[in-house]
Amino acid sequence: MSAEDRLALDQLTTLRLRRCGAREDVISEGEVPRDVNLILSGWACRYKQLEDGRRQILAFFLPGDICDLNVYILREMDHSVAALTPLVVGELPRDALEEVMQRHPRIAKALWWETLVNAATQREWTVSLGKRSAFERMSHLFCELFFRLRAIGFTSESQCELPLTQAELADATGLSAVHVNRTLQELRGAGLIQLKDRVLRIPDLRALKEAALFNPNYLHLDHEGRGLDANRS
Amino acid sequence: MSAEDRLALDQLTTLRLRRCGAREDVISEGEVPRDVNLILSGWACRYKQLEDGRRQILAFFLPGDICDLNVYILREMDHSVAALTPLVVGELPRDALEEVMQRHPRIAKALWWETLVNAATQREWTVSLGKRSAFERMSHLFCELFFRLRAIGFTSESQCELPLTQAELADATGLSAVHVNRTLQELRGAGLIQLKDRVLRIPDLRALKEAALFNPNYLHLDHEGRGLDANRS
DNA sequence: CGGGGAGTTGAAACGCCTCAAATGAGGTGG
DNA sequence: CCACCTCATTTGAGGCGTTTCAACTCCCCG
Repeated sequence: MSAEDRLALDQLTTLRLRRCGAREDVISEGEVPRDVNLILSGWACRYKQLEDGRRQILAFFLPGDICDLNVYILREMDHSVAALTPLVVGELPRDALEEVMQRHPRIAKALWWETLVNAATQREWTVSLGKRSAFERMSHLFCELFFRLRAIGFTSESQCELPLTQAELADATGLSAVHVNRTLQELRGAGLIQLKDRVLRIPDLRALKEAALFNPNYLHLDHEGRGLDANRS
Repeated sequence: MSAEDRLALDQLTTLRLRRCGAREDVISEGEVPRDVNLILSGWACRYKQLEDGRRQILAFFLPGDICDLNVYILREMDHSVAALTPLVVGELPRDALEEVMQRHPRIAKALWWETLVNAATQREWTVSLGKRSAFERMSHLFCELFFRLRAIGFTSESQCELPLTQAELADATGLSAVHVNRTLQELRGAGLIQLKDRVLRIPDLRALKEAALFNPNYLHLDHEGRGLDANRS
């Protein structure tokens, strides 16, 4: 990316900042989005809730992730985004964003790359919920998060932060909190992970990948579109 | 959409046609896509297969649907698309498509709308697999297909074609074929559907929606971006 | 007339859920 | 500094939804 591209991005992201407390909605289903939200620090999630209260987490957002580029084309949010930890969010005015995309094709392409990877990740989650066992599903989630965190420099050695409660893991994997707990014990027992005090350690990533049937191709990490995150620009 | 827009579209879609037999791959995981595929007639599906053979259907494509606008940005397919019935596919050269999108903002917007609705649908499937029971899940799928078919004029009264085997329904809903069979019987028993000889009848759509906890908002059918399908242009 | 795929049925097993209660780890006010 | 709250995690026991395996029927097609 050219220096000029970066400058354009920086100008965009420094415009408006917003802070959210943990568990607070960044944007809620039914709202008409005015801006595009860029996570600058903290973890967030996309979720949907059924009328009777059942909640499904659909995606995790890490620093540098954009929630719903261009959803405003759909007029109205069909899901919600919530903070999992305290959050700093950059609000990108959509007009300014569109202008930047027009003037800087490389940025535009990187943003589309992000949107498409989001979609690919959603597909992989569908596969997990449809075809993977609880054990494989949790392994797969840990693999995915570890790969994504590593790509933005948020891992050290074989470990990373994991600021999620078991209830949140349950909502993401479609399991009950109780069964998440037991599955975590199985994973620990198998020596595949250590998880304590919000820190995840993966002693043997290869083994965990095999257990999860994890193929990182859907993250498309090997592509030029990568690296548009807040921490690199 | 202006007459000029339509003309541009027609020129695009009439360029190259391709026929696929049922069960044939339109494009396979790992391939580098050269064109964007537009379904002109027949049903197709997007699917992923795990190393050990388990297969998950991720989406159904109906006439007028575009498979993976812009996935070429990701270089390589991370999933496959297969014909469920004999298929006629329009192959849109990606350069021509990009040019059209640049020159016809309204078409561009409609195409983005399609991409975003795809993503929203994938999210809803994730919710189904994560949180809905077999009974609700099948109901939901039938609601979705019926709404989509109605939007493209492929329903009459309260019925539509449903050229899917129970095994395919199983792969889509994350259930076993046996359980799909039993669930269909339950649905029939509850008077929610009739399904015979590839024809689905929904005597009381309202009731089916309630059983499915179906909220059509994620299809965003009430929007101007709609109606770019092959049958209307 | 034979073969194969789609649909159907039964019985047993298993994975995961629900309910309920106990333990542990902060955080606050007295 | 302790009592007490709340929230996250853990454990046990029983039940249900769904899977698996196997067999059988039906129908279309060769």
